[in-house]
Amino acid sequence: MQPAPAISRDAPPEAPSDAPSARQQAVLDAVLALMVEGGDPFTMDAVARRASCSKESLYKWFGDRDGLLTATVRWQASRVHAAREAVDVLDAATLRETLQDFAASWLAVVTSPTSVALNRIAIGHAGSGKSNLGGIVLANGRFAIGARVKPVLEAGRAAGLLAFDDPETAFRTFFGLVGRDIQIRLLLGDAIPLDAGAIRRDAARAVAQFLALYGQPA
Amino acid sequence: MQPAPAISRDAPPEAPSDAPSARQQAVLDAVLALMVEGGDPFTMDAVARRASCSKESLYKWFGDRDGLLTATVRWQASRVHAAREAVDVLDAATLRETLQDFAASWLAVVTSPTSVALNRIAIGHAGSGKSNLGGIVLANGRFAIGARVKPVLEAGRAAGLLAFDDPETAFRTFFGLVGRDIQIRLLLGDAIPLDAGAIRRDAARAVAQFLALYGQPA
DNA sequence: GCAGTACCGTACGGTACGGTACGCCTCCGT
DNA sequence: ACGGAGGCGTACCGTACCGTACGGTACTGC
Repeated sequence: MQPAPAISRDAPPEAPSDAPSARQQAVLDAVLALMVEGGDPFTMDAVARRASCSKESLYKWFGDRDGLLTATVRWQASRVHAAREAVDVLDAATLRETLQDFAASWLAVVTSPTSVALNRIAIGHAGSGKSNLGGIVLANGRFAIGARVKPVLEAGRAAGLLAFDDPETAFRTFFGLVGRDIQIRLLLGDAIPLDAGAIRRDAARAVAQFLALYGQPA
Repeated sequence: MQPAPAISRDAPPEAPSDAPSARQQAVLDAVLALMVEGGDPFTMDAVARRASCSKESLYKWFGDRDGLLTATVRWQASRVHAAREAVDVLDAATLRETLQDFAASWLAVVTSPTSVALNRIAIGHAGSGKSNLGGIVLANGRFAIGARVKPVLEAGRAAGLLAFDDPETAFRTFFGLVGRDIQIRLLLGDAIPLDAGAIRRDAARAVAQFLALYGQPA
């Protein structure tokens, strides 16, 4: 394993280049649909057929296969990013609720077939160097949610509701309590039944555990 | 995504068939070395060249490419499985130490280049059905460690040191506290510096947090 | 010595896939 | 009306790789 490039932390990359046109967005949606359906080795022919466009157009628009994959990852990321809500943590109930929202939405994303398929592709690519999809996925997934949660944690600390030294460390604990073994099991093909109710309960449990570890006794 | 097959829980598969001969073990070690070096798309030619054997022998011994991968996963698993130590949790210090050992060895395994490479291959395969490497990896990784830790947790509960309802749930929390975001970041190509000292500290922190959540006040 | 076996090295067939070229259609501006 | 641009469908090329076949070699039992 060659020394992997470090991932740009803290900074969600947010649309570094031109946004795709409507037609190209349709193509990218077709790519995502193909990925989710799985099974296929994800050939350019399949994309062209599915999107009803010619391969030549694919290569004109996205350069090559990696460009198409990169554009797809960015496209999916642009849709997942919710609006960055204002951080106004005043009391314990608001803090808990905010963290539960983050936990639940993160679980929903991570367990979605789209995320699983995309992460699988990115992980497969991470093995053989060239064009780090993995970096993009990390920046828009793990690090993006970290960048959004940490201000909340710091606001909670400022309000005397939480106690921790390093926001990063606190967030990583939060991340572990929320995700546990879910993502690796899904990536490896295990079928975990997880409906909206289970996600809500999991989020509540994770936040309760996190507050038990980092909460300040009023 | 087709309905993924459920993974056989609780039961570590432990050497379902004949053990490979010495020569075959050498081949499997060559496979692991190739995987760790990465970069290559992992061709059968490369394996034959690296192992100084003919492709014909590869096919005679392992059937096909998937058979070779499966044998490699099993081979690695057979080396990782430490002897199942006896469960004798009597006091809080022993419990803490035992859990820290599990956490540290798990972190060491998960962060090893071999594990990363193997998980990448298995995850890539999990996408396209056929021959679930993912199931084998899960059975020998996540579920094997779970099967080994849960008796410890139950012994701790029997000794009045821990309080929980479901051992599985408690273990999953433990798993999350130990692993956090490490595995997904490594799989996606992020370089996390993690030497033996950091692993020891991480293990101690995770166990301290776990005991804070599930420990009984003496 | 000699058949038999196991295996290495290599060459080969078949196929799948990335990437390119070309014909034709549709739409748009003038 | 008409020329051009953009784009779809398809045919095509080169290459990589899985799986097999074949020649050559070392070793074993008789």
